[in-house]
Amino acid sequence: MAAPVLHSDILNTLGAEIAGGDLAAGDVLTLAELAERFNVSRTVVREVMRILETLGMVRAKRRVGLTVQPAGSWSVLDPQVIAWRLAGAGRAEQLRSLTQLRVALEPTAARLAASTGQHACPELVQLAARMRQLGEQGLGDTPEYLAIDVRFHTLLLTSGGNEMFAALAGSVAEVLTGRTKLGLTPAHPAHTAVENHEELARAIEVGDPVRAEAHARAVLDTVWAEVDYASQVERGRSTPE
Amino acid sequence: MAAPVLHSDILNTLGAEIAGGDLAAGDVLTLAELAERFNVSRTVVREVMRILETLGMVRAKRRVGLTVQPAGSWSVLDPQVIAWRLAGAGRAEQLRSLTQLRVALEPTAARLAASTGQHACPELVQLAARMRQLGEQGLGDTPEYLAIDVRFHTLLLTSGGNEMFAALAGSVAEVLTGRTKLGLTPAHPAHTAVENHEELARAIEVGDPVRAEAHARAVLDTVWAEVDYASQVERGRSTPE
DNA sequence: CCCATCAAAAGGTGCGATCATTGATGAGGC
DNA sequence: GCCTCATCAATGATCGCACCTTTTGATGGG
Repeated sequence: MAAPVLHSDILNTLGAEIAGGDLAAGDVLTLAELAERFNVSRTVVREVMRILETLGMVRAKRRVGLTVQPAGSWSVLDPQVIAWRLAGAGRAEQLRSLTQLRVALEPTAARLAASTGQHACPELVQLAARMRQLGEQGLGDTPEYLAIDVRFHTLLLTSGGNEMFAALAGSVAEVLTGRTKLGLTPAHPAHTAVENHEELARAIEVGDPVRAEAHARAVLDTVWAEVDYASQVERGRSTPE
Repeated sequence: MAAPVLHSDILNTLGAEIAGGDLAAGDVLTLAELAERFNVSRTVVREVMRILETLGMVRAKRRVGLTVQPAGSWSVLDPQVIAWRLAGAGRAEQLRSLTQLRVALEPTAARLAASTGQHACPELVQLAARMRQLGEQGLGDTPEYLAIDVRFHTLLLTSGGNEMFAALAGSVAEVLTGRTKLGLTPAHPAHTAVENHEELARAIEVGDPVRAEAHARAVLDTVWAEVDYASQVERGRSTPE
């Protein structure tokens, strides 16, 4: 419209529209059309579409235009795509997918972190202790607790030395934040959860991969149960169709 | 040089050079320089660089140029980046990272696949049976066995209904192929491995998440041991530094 | 001697025109 | 009546140019 906006604005707008379903798979866009819509030259639109094409969200074909691709071909692991989906209509499903991914990753990440030596471990133990303090004071749903939790799990994914795990740390943090925002975090965390965090941190510090993995799995079994329950509720709500 | 090559050629060339280390972090490129090198206009180069920027491999700065970014900021989960790293100098490390990721994912994927119902399961059982046949004939290192193996694990990651797991299926297949190419696959697979594959397929078919996860973990413990051993060997070889 | 300010250079950003490709369409022949 | 092929036009791909932002360094004043 009026504002001759920045390059990334157009990218975010279109990315969000596709991720959010405003533009459905099979819809066809043309450069000229988009250029007019955003009041910019075709070159700008072109670069944006090239990025979206790289992300698998559109496919350029001559004589046809830019076809919006189905979600199946998106680069669903790209942080940008994740962000768009988290912001839009696919939020719930994206949170579930990410949580499942997190459940899968963290035990192995713990194992790795315990194997590679005692790099960032003192901090993990401190964080776990702080979580216990806050939890016992009924502050489990505060921003500070969330920050500690995010830091803990980020460190867990980062310490293993596997860059692919580390790359997902940001998205996992987003999941934790989202869960708190939705009010799913209890003010008084379960005793076992706190203890497993502490044991996990300790196991990594002393370099015990087996125990680290076991306690991480214990932490995430709780998470899995939550998601499982939530999806059952959702299924129960939406199956009448 | 001479050939006014396609857009994607330039992307692949530069991506591979950065991923392979020919262009080290901190190196600075300019549009004019690249345009001359590839005999194309600046516009083309610009679009390529914008994609590489999206992938976190370069960073554009005015007055400076395009600075190659360290591996830490790459989108290491992007299939294209993975392909470039697998093709170049980082191949060994990329294989290890992917294997660790695979070890983390598949048990949870099995759990998911067993939970969501009996969608693609008959084929899994058939594949496992075929693997046993071939294995008993000492054909564990043949292309056919590899194809079955790839199909099995792809199906495993795909059947859970989590698109993020599915997105990694292609890269996991690449790992399996790479392992066979390196001659690491035995002609006579271990009995336990074959049995665990069969049990895994059966558990998914009957919808038993716990057993599916357990057998998947059994399958991958072997894989983990291989990697662990390989990295120890490598460490032993390279630590004299 | 140091700092502030300004100007020039370097390079990313944006534009409109032109090229090449491909899907459609219609005519011709079997 | 249907199939085939040639022509056409729509649209993405590419190009060269002009603009604007940023950085740097040089110069002048304190």
